Amino acid sequence: MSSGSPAAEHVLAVLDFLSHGKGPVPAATISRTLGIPRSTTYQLLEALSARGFATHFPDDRTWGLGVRAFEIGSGYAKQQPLVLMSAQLLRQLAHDLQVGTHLAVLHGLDVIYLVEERSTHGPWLVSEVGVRLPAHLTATGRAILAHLPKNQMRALYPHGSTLLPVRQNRGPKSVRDLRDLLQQTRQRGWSIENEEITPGFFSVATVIRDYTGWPAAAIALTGDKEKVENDIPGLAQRLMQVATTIETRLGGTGGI
Amino acid sequence: MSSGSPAAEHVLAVLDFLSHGKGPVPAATISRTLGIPRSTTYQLLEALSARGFATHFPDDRTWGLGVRAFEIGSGYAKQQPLVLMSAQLLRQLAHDLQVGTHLAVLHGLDVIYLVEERSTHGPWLVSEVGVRLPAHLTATGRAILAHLPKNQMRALYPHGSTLLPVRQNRGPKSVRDLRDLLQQTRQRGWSIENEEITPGFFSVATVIRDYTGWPAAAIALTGDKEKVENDIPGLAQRLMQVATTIETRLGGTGGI
DNA sequence: AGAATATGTCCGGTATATCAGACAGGAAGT
DNA sequence: ACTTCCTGTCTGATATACCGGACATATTCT
Repeated sequence: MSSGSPAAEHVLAVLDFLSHGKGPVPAATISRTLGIPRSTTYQLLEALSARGFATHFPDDRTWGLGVRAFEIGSGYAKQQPLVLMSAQLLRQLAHDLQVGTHLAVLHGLDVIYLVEERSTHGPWLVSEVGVRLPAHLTATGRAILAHLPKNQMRALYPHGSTLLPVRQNRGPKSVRDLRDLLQQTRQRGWSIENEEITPGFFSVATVIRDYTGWPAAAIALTGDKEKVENDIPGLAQRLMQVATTIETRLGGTGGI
Repeated sequence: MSSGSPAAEHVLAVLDFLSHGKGPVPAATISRTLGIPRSTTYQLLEALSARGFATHFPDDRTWGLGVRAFEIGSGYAKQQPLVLMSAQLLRQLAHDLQVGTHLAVLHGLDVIYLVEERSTHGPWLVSEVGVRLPAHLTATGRAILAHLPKNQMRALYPHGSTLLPVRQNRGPKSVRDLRDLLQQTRQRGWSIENEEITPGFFSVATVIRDYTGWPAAAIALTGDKEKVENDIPGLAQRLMQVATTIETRLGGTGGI
């Protein structure tokens, strides 16, 4: 659906494109990839760089993201009480249990990680902030999907027989498999992800509901498989305690 | 200077505006504040929300930032080798010394914090990521300004007698005062900020140069004044070691 | 050294996007 | 219940922005 302002759409497309790449690119690459005429592309880059959203590198004759993009992202995080509140509690939990912890929200069929707290000396995790992964393959995604209303689930995954993309050749292969998995998640009150994203790692997650009861986010802890499997219910319990604390502070219903 | 694409400028203005607020606002507020006609404002909001940069809250009849704004910010951080590399080292330093650490870059007359690592149980610091503060009042800003070429300094602060904004009624009051302060910073190799931003806190910072020798960023540690003042040279030494490690890994000149 | 290619800027014709205003519906105030 | 105000959508006239192409300069290739 067109907004009726193609220049606005194009400039956002350029911003999007610059943020997904590995770094600065020539203007011709932007023009060609996005199908925007050359002179128009320069106008859009001028608008972006005037506000610091893009930066020109004359030496390399390339254009890259500007630091204002970073400020926009931080502005978003700052406006989310959920993010601010969770970060502190998740850092404490990461330290106490010596695991990684994170918070993610659903966006389409993906989750996006908004908070990530590693334990000191902890390994790099794929759930770095800003990363997006298929919801059905992640513990956080499953925790959220499990508590979506049926109509929402149907809108996201219309046909039971539809095959789902997998990684490490693990994970639910069809929407029907996913539904079964989510049924188990609802019964337990927490979800797991067993080496379906990264070999050797195991995650436990639980949902965070907002004040309307909507599954707004999920928090998870991730650790070495051998260590986490020793006490999954215990870890899940700690996680749900943190989730309840977050919901209470946010004025959530806590699962009503 | 106009880019020749007012719609592009306006949509970026809306994005900027949404990111600086405390949260979602009515469309009329956006229209009035930015001086954009109502129907045009709805078109721009449609373009923003189509890509997830803005979110509509029908219940409150307001518009707020979307999670894609967060992704853009993370995209920026991910593309900066300096950010990725520094975060790990600063986290280690924060843990070892039980202080807060951070990294900032210069943007105009301000610094923007790109990395912040607190010690476990450490207090909330004003240098949260995304925050911007006047460069002349911060340890990181002073560390960067001290190593800018003379013409750059003159461009930023043209007249020696110009008064500078202060906080806590401390800090250099004129550009001339600032120059003296920066001279001391150059001589020592590190800068300090003594309760000029937050009462009770003391910061030490040192510059990070890129491969051309340009002062690209600065790293700092911040702690309780009484604790830090015990061993400023020792802490500064540790900080400069970290800075050298970062520069070496980035292929910097290390202060040539 | 010369040719080819790419970048960045500029210009003007024409297709079209902007925007004032109308309208419908919802929320707030009386 | 009624009135007022606000939000969100829609329409069409006209001012203007988009974009093809030209040009200058820089970089890369032969």
